[in-house]
Amino acid sequence: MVTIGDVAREAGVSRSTASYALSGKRSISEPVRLRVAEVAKSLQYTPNAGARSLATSQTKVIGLLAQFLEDEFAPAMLQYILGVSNTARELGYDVLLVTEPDGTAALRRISDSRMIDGIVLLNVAEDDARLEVLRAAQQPGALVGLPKDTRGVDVFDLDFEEAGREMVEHLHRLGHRELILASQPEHVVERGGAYVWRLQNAAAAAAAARGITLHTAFAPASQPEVGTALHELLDTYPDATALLVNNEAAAAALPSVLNARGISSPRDLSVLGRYSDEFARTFSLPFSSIESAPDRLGSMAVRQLVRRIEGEIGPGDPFVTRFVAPEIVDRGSTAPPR
Amino acid sequence: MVTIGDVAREAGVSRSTASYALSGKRSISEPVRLRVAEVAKSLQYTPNAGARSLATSQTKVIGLLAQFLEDEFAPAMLQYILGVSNTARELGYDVLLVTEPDGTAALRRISDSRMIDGIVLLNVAEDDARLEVLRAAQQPGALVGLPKDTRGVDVFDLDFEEAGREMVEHLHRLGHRELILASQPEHVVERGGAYVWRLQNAAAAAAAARGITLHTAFAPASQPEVGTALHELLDTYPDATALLVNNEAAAAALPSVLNARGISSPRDLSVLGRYSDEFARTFSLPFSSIESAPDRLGSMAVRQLVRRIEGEIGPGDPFVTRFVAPEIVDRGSTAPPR
DNA sequence: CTCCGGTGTCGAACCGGTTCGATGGTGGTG
DNA sequence: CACCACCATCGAACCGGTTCGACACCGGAG
Repeated sequence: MVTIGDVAREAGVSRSTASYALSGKRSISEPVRLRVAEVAKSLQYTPNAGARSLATSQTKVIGLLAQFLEDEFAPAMLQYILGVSNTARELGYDVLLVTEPDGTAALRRISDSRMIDGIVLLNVAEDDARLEVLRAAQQPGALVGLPKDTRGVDVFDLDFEEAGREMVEHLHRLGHRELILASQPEHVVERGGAYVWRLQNAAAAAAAARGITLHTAFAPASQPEVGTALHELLDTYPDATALLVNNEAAAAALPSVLNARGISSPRDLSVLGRYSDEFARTFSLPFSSIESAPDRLGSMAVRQLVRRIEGEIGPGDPFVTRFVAPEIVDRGSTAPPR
Repeated sequence: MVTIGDVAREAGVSRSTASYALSGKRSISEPVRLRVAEVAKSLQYTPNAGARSLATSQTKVIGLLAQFLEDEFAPAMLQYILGVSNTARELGYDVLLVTEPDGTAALRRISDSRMIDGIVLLNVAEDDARLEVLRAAQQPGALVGLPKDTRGVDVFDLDFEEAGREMVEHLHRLGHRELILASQPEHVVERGGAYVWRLQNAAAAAAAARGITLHTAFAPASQPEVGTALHELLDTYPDATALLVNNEAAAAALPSVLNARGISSPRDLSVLGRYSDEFARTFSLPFSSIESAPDRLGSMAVRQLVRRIEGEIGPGDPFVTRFVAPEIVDRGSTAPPR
């Protein structure tokens, strides 16, 4: 293992000079600087991360807490993770991925032991137990998902209320007067996934304001139950002309459901989902959807987190809660009703 | 931040005694041991990871290199990651997830800087550039995926050859005499995904040995092209009575393809895939399949890696290449031909 | 009563970086 | 020619753990 001492000796300078030459934190004569750099390169010197973190109290690592909960659609999670990971690397940080079920214990462990400079929480619930631990931690935190209490953390989420409104208004403009909204399972809501309500309530309010009918239902997140549930919904409300889907599993199951019923979109039924474009492409979902922008949200969270870590904004600066505006990606599955 | 010095002072002992009391590496009188433990707890002492790694040359972190390549089915990757992450935690390790495209640079970075004790490589290609770096690294490495040259690393993979044989033999036993095998895109093979060939060649050999016909084809990994390709395959070989699918995207697209053709499995066509049970459940795939066991493979790789890290087996002990035996999960999609 | 061995504790050194204060040498100015 | 300022460099201390060798104290054996 080659240390900065080896580099210094080889270059004929002191350790401190070698350090300054490499970091540029003090002025060093050009010839010395070049020689040190050259030696460092030829010896393949790489600073020891542990030693550096001990000396600087910086690890250049971000903790990423992802929960894989029952009834949550796992493949969607991957896109948030990639958004975080790729942006972190771009900003010079590595990512410590923690998936253990007990998020509070995990958070305490990596925070107290100073393994990380900051923390990103995915899958944040309305009343998330991890938040208390996060607020007590020394490191700043950023969330993807909106909790009830946003004090002390930066928050990023899709604007689910605007999404709900937008979905209803879009179909209303096309002339639809009776809609169905298939949400995540009630289980998800009970666990604190308030985004389900946020979208649903806003959609209901928008429908009421326009005097149109919106039937809402929780649909299972697992196959094949969700297919059955969709069939039942369509049977129950035969006059509905459009289906809103806030449930990835339901969206994935929908093509075969429509097929089985011998109907097609948008001819017989307008369909509007809420998922990412990546998701749509992977599973060939031909439905227009509100873009859930997981990569963008993960990326935003990391950028803000790094700004706090690096002191560009301090603990004095106000914490932000920023919503990504929903945008409809048109895949041609909505049209005026027959 | 509370250090071991604080604990020692509070307990009225020296730093070294406090350290020994907590680690148990030397005999310490019971009362002192208890007092130190108590103080540590009341002060919420947690060792500084950087300092500890500097002193012990151990980080208790495993590096996980995952590549997200074009034409590779991303959701499948998540299951390997979870297998690694969960097992690592179980064994007391955290996971540094690296997704950057340039795997060799990433590997060098985290290895040389001593951020990690060992390395797991996912998505290993026949001739993987990362292997050279890994062999030169100080830390042991474990692979998921079989490269040409396995020297110096422990390797875990599904036995794709046996899988190919097994698929053909299973259908032969049922009486099928003309089969189609839809593989991953040729692109994946060219990049070094030899597992495609391993399965395909073994399947072809088994078919030849039994004197039955096997049509093979590369199918796209993206939607909706893969659906089109499947239609073409079924059109081209109208007498084939069974379809083997070594391509997740194709498997996901198959239900709507069958639906569109008005045929069902296993009545009109026996179908046998190669993917994980988790995958099947998530996407409601009603097809029997060879279990690809991503969680198990990830878990095995980590266990072996930790054994090497902790010196249970040394660099002298032989490196293993271990194959998981393919097992068919029967979901009722294979039957004798009509 | 002395000597010996073992047990429990302590001080100091070390891991590999960064950073502060001090110092020697240089050039420019009065 | 003396003085000052500044630049480049060095030595030492520090971050927070672990671990080695030394040593004090104790009980038991001779």
